[in-house]
Amino acid sequence: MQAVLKDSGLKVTTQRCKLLEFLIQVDEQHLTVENIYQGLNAQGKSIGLNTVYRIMAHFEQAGLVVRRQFESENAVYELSGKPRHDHLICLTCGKLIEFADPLIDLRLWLAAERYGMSVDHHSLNIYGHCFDCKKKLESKSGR
Amino acid sequence: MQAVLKDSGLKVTTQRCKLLEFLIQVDEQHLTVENIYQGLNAQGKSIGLNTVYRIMAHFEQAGLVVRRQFESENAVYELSGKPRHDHLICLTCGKLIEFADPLIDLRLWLAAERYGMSVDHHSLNIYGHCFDCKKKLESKSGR
DNA sequence: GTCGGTGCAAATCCTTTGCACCCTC
DNA sequence: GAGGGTGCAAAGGATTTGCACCGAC
Repeated sequence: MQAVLKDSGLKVTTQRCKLLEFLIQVDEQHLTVENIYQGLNAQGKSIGLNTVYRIMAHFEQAGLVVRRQFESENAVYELSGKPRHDHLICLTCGKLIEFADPLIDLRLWLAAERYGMSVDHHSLNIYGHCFDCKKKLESKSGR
Repeated sequence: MQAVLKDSGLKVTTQRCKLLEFLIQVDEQHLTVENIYQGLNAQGKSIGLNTVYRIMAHFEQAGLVVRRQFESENAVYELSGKPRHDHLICLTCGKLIEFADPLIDLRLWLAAERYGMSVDHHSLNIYGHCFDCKKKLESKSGR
């Protein structure tokens, strides 16, 4: 744990260890700062909310986590190192599906190149309705 | 002007007319609420900031404008009706380029379909460095 | 011992809301 | 004249910052 932090060029502190441990332990995509804060405190690991904000900012800079922001929702973080992926989001129930399409990635590259741009990263989110919600919507309105 | 509002099912008021006129007049992509507020007041058209927020929310619901949110920046609006497009954003100078790639759109559709999802809309933003900024970066570090 | 990290509280920023008044239909 | 629209000021929520203290190196 400490080694990970050190290797990332981060100072080792109790809070950072706990936080990182927590991220690995819950291994969930898309945790909000509030989630992390609540989660840690629920486990009796007391930590300040602003500290979570600061640590996550550091972690992001160090490349340990990735920060995402969907439409007008709060920022979420996830451990980096998982393969790159994009998101499908259900507008009704909020379900979140991850997918990856190499062909899309390639086209992005080409599009950027066409305008003389290099690609650092991208964000691609598709909003729609999932199978279950579509069915529910239909049965409600379709009578 | 009034006709447009009426057709969109919106009540016609002086503020809404002025605001819509302004949007058409500056015809710029990606205006923040603050931009609009400042712009209108600079033209002597007094309007409340919260009114701009409320009107833009109505305009969005009515489909007159599209709301976008880039990374952790403030929300921006643009008149809808322009062809669908995605964005290339320079991380250095903030330059914004629009592009469209039908093949990408198609792949998005397919990806959604694979998971049983319908597509309502999507947001695709590519972050990188534009030609000019790349050159500047290289000349700075490359010595 | 120094310097960065942490906690608390207060501040900030964007956005929304409550309420009295005004205007459109 | 009724009901939604507007302005002001105040509330709200997420995130950041100031400052004194603490801990890591």
